Amino acid sequence: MVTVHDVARVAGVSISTVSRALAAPERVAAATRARVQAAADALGYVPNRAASGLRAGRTSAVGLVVPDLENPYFASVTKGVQARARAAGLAVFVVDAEEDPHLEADLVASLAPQTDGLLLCSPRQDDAAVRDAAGRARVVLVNREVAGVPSVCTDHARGTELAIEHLRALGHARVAVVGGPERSWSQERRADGVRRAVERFDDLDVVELGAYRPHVDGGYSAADAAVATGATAVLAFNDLQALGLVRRLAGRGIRVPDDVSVVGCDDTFVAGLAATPLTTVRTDLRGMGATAVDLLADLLRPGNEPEAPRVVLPAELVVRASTADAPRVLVPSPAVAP
Amino acid sequence: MVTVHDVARVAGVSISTVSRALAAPERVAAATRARVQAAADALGYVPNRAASGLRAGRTSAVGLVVPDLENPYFASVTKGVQARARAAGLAVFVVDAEEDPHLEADLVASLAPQTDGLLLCSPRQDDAAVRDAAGRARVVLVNREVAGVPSVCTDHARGTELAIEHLRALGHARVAVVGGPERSWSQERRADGVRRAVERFDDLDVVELGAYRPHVDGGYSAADAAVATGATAVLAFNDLQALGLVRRLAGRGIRVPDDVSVVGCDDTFVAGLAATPLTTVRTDLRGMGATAVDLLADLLRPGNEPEAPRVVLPAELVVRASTADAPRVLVPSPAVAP
DNA sequence: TTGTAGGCGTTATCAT
DNA sequence: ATGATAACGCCTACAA
Repeated sequence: MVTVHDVARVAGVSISTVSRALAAPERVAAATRARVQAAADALGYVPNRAASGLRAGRTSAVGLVVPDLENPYFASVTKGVQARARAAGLAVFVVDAEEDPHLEADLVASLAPQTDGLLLCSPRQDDAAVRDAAGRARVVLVNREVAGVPSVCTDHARGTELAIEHLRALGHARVAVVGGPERSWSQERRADGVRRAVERFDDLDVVELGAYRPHVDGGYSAADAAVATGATAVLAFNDLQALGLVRRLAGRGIRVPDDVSVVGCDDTFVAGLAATPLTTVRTDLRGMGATAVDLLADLLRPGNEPEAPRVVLPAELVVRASTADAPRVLVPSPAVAP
Repeated sequence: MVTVHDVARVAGVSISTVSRALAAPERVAAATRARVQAAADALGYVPNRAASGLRAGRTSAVGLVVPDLENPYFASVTKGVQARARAAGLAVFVVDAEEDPHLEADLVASLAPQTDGLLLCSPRQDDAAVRDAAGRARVVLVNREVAGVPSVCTDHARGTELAIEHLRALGHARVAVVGGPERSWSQERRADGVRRAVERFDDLDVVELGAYRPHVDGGYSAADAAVATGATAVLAFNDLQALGLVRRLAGRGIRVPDDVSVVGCDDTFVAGLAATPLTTVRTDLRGMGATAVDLLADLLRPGNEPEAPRVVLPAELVVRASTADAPRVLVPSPAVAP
């Protein structure tokens, strides 16, 4: 390993000059600076981050905690975080909490001391756990809000409203809304959106269905309940759920969008993947990750301790093939097998 | 920040005793150990990794470089890496190289000095670049082989053979194989598999199609060429490509699997997502990531410098709805519009 | 069994 | 403008 000492020896200066020449070039004579630079290049000197971090009391690393890396939602957020962090000179420790709040708490505790700050995607964790995390490290929440903790999230209420508005415009008179995990933050924001839509449109019937897993299987399970409500359109909790819905419907011979329209949420890459691309509520997920890094970087700037900012990113509707005009006749419930 | 000094003061011992009590409990009197432990717990002491790393000359962190985190293939590998690394006490820096070999080289160079080793998913990088990386750090390759560098990969040739065997068993007489990126390692292994299958089955016609992007759009673009060959079955480079194929075929009114069978590759979670779940060649992607960590951890164990091991994981076929008996009649090429 | 002391590589302070 | 030195927190010979 090449150290400042090696560079100093080759350049014929002291280690302090080397350090300065590299960190604050203007405080060193041009000729000296050039010699140091040359020596450093020749030797392939790279500062040891552990050492400078030890000295400076920071690590230049941040931690990102997500519930599931295989969920395309978090994959995109991670991608955004990663790109912006690189630009900001921060390394990113990524950990997958396996959708387990306990594991997540452990990870936060072990990650906190070895990073300058944490980015948390914690849809299920309760407020107390999040506050505890915020007490251990600088924390920025992603798609979650807790009083006093900086956060970036999507305007889910508005997104939900947009989706319902869209379905109403297509002539749907009854819309089923499939719920996500009960205690999840975005589930509650979505409920706000439903409430607002219900208040605005008295010609529209919105039926909320109980909690289903925010994965393909959840949608698969919710499909029958959705159809049984007599709704001609279904709003899923996310894109994966929407795909599960479509699949179960197809299995029952119910066509999307001819018989039933389906709307997803998040516009993850899977929305455009299926044979019938999903109409969905879009959020800039990479942008969300990038913004979270910006917030954290601000917090880390020495002397900065601003009031916990809350950024709310807009939601917009992306119309694709999975929604169409409401059918003239309701889908008949298939006869119960004898 | 709580340091050994704080713990030592509270426990009424010296810092070396604290260090020992925590690292080598058996070398400290039981009573002393208990007092130290109590003090450490009370204060919430956590060793500073920068400091111990500096001292020990290692970081206890590894780097994982992937071309695209949003690609479900790498998402799964990352998940596997992450879980096993946690178990091994290693933190993981994850970086996304955005499918750019130059960026990837930069990332490797900047990651190498701040980690104990690197896990590289570099399908496109040429051998020289990989060897250069291996010169800068301990490296384990994932799904790639380069002489002298430890690696974990899938038996693509066998997987390809299995897929073709399956299609032949269904009565398909002509199979189109869609190529992935030309210079990719797995593309060449797959070509080996095709060669072997061709040798084995003289009643089978295998048509290889040129390079297409290993994404949905690549499959979408390859579909027409595949149909034009008169093949009744298509083997895609990966699951995403297979989904793109299905979608374009559906757009042309060609049904999967009734008219054309489609086989994916990798069994990423998207394979089970579509309305017509994909028959695909399965590899344990998380296991691959986990194995890569094991290999790297072995390499890191002091004194160990084994001959670069190469682990080849088996490929197996998962049959789902996207493959069926060959149709009696070939799909007629739709008449060219006047 | 326990304590003392030195050094890992860097940077900041203080002299020169 | 440059150099000597101390200190960040930890670990470990070595001494007691």
